[in-house]
Amino acid sequence: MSSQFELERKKKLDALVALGVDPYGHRFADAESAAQIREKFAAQGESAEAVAAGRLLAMRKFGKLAFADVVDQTGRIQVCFNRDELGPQFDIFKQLDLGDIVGVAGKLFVTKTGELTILVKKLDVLCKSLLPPPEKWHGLADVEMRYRQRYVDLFANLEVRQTFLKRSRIIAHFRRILDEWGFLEVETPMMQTQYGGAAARPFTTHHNALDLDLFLRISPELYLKRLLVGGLEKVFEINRNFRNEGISTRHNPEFTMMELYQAYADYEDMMAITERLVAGAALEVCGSMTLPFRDLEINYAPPWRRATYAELLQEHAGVAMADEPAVRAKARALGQAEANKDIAVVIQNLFEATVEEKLIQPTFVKDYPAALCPLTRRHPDDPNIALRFEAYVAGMEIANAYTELNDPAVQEANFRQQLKGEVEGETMRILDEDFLTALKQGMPPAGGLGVGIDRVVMLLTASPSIRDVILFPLLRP
RNA sequence: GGGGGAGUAGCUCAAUCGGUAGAGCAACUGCCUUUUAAGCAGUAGGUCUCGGGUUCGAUCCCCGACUCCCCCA
Repeated sequence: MSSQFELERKKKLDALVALGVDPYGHRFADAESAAQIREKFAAQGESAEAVAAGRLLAMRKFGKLAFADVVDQTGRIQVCFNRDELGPQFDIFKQLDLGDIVGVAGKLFVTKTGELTILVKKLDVLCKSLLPPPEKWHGLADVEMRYRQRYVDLFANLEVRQTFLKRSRIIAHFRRILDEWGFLEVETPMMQTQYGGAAARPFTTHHNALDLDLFLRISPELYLKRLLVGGLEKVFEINRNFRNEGISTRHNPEFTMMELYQAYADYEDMMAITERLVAGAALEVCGSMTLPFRDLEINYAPPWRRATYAELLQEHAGVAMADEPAVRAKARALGQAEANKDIAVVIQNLFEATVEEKLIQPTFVKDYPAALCPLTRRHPDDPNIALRFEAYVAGMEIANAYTELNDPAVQEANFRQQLKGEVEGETMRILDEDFLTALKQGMPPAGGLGVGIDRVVMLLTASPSIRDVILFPLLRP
């Protein structure tokens, strides 16, 4: 189907061909970015020659003269199409539409109204656009269209481009710092014959040649720990995890996790790493350690608050974690089902209902009920407590870390406990025999950390939905 | 899975207590050599998400479906 717009544009495309112009352009490698051109003007002043390439996104025509905005990845630069300056090329200009991608070359000058402008001497059509761009003032506002046609969203809405540039720089910052600290970036299987390392439902797939059912990983944890056994002492992976669960403003079925493991470290070290990475990204990428999110001001400057799970439960739910009858009574008072449920699950539900939303400023919640933590080392003074923390910001979990369990006997016992499903809802229903074999070879004591990259990007870019920081979020077709 | 909201021109949005829909931008035709959402005059552009029902008549009311958003589990 062709709209009136498409037909009009095809007419102009044909007219360009008739003028001997290739409407789909060719190599145009000499272009400077809009930002570079501004720097050049600052250094050289008017009359400097400039070459730009980008999408034509606004046009103010005066018959024999026109001003237009050429937008590239770094921003916009005004260009001036003047018939006297362009000569015969003015006929090419007349076949241009908003949305076309052009290359222009000419001298810089400043207009009467004070705007830096390229007076175009040479015009190249690099791509004729056959569809009209969204409205110049409001951009593309329809949320569904923005997600489905992100390619339009990106060129029509500057803030969207900024968000994804920041996402890239945040991840680059993580990589750079981890590299400086001597961490080795590795890749472990996304397709696994057994899924594990977290309590979540997996996606399944099938390998035809092997006639083998496979799972998309819900976590890389059990593979990264095998690398500790192998003698790789500081490793990390930034990659996708897949969880076959609900979708919300904080959950996408595929999401990006940074996991790292450090031999001979513990969860206190992981707290320091978490603070440093997130606060460093805030400062380096966003220019401040204090950033807005929703109607909040979040201060990422280390040290973040450290509080135990039990302290926070006391603070916000008003019950002592060890006082089982009080915990159950409080859960009932909040309308939560608690009968026939393991006390650890009741506690966790109570925590989620009363504590999480209160954790606005960055907070490390440490020392979890051990039953919720089958992969974590127990507290030396209390076997019911696990050396685990989760980091919360704006009521949202952004990181999870352990002093890793490296005792194969305890690990096997924990797995078997999980298999019995006594801690329903938080179970890891797998028994990875090879992982236990690896632990028997001996894994150094270690700290492990997982950071939800999408959520960190949400926070640092003030994006209220995870879909605003994932280029192509999952939508029904 | 439950509750609420939305879907109207290419885009951003109005309107209708049931009588076949408007504006701005974009487009098209003119005029225009310094604009910043340029201006002026004119023209064209609609499966009112889809399918049923009620009605003389449905974009509007009823039922169902689809998609998206928000909240809850």
